Amino acid sequence: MADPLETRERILEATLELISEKGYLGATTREIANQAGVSELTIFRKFGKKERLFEEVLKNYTFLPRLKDLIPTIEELPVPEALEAIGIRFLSTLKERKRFVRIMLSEMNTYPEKVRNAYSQTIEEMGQTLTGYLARLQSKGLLRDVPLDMAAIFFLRILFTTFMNAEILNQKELSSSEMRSVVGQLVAIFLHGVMTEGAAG
Amino acid sequence: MADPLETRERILEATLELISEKGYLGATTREIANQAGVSELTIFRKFGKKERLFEEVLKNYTFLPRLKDLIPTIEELPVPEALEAIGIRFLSTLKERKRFVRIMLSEMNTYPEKVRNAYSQTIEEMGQTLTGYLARLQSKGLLRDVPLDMAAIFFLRILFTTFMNAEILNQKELSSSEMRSVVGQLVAIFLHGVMTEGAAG
DNA sequence: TTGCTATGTAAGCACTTACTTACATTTACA
DNA sequence: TGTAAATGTAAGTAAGTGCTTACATAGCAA
Repeated sequence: MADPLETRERILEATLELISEKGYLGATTREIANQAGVSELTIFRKFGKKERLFEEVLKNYTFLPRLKDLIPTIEELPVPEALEAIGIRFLSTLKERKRFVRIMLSEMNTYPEKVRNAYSQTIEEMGQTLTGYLARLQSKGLLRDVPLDMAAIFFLRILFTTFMNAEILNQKELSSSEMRSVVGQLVAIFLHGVMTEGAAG
Repeated sequence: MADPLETRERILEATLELISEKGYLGATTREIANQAGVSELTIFRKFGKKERLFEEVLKNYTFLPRLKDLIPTIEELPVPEALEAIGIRFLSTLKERKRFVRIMLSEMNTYPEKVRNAYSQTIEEMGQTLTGYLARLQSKGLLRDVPLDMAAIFFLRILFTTFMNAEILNQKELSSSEMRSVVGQLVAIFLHGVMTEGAAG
């Protein structure tokens, strides 16, 4: 007999794939069933209705920020290298979860609450983790008196839009050398700014 | 007799509204016709098919960066104030064109080329305008030797994501005081960075 | 063997969608 | 006044869509 859990997973995987390509309305239950190698009826027996399928995808593929476990390993590094490691990790996570991010962007107007919940669990929480790291730097006297939560959010937002622009809008994969280049330039500007030192502006 | 141009505009306006709320597939031609106060048939007589309606919306509501005409007026201001003016103007433009931005985000996977064209004409070109301004600052010795195109893109991307996060994801309007606050903090970090001056990192 | 669970096949229902056809009405203008 | 352009009303079509019902089958467990 077929393993119901494995069947369920294949359905969710197919749903993720198709909704990320065609949107919630564009992905039909028939097509999802085909892609999963399953009868359409099986979908309705397991999930009841299409909307529930969507909710289960959002629950199942929400990615927990994998930043927390990175922090200890970089805590003793020089600041630029530590920030670069964080940036690279963040971009890599987005790349891994590309299909999920695509869904979030497409459906943020149509299903705001469900999508917002999925979003909060990820990018917002990464902001807090980064803020914590910056706070430790500041207490060591390494950072100026700037609002750290804002600084952290800025840092991550640049990377998010970089990812979005390249991989989702232009369908062009970010190579690891491009990632290193962008992150390097970001860290430089983030740490020292663009202005000549001591200039009054 | 009815003015065909005015009718056409009402249809496009209704299309913009409904597609921005429900997505391309979710916005039906019947509903668009109702919202425009027009017979459904009139839509097909004027545009032939739904897809063409969508294309016309993208053409019609593409917003030209209103950054160019701002530049001359701020060229002589102190750098922080000039950048703040640019940031505020950019955020305001995004707010004005909110419905259009919503469509771009929702449909960037389903209609990549059409949306990418609309996108290029706006945000990318703003990047170039800002890069030009920064280059003039740099030639006056006010900016360090950083890649200016990258710096400009970073600056705008932070604002774009700020807008997206507040107004589109969280459906919460950015007040002008919030805008000034975010832009102020952004300019401070953008100009001077977060790191203590002279610190080795 | 028997029965239960997970799935399949087939047919179809009620509804919606983009789009069409045929005919009528209004109104500016020559 | 007459004509043509711009729109409307009405009815409908073909192709989906989510979802259901009825019945069959394969395999594990008692």
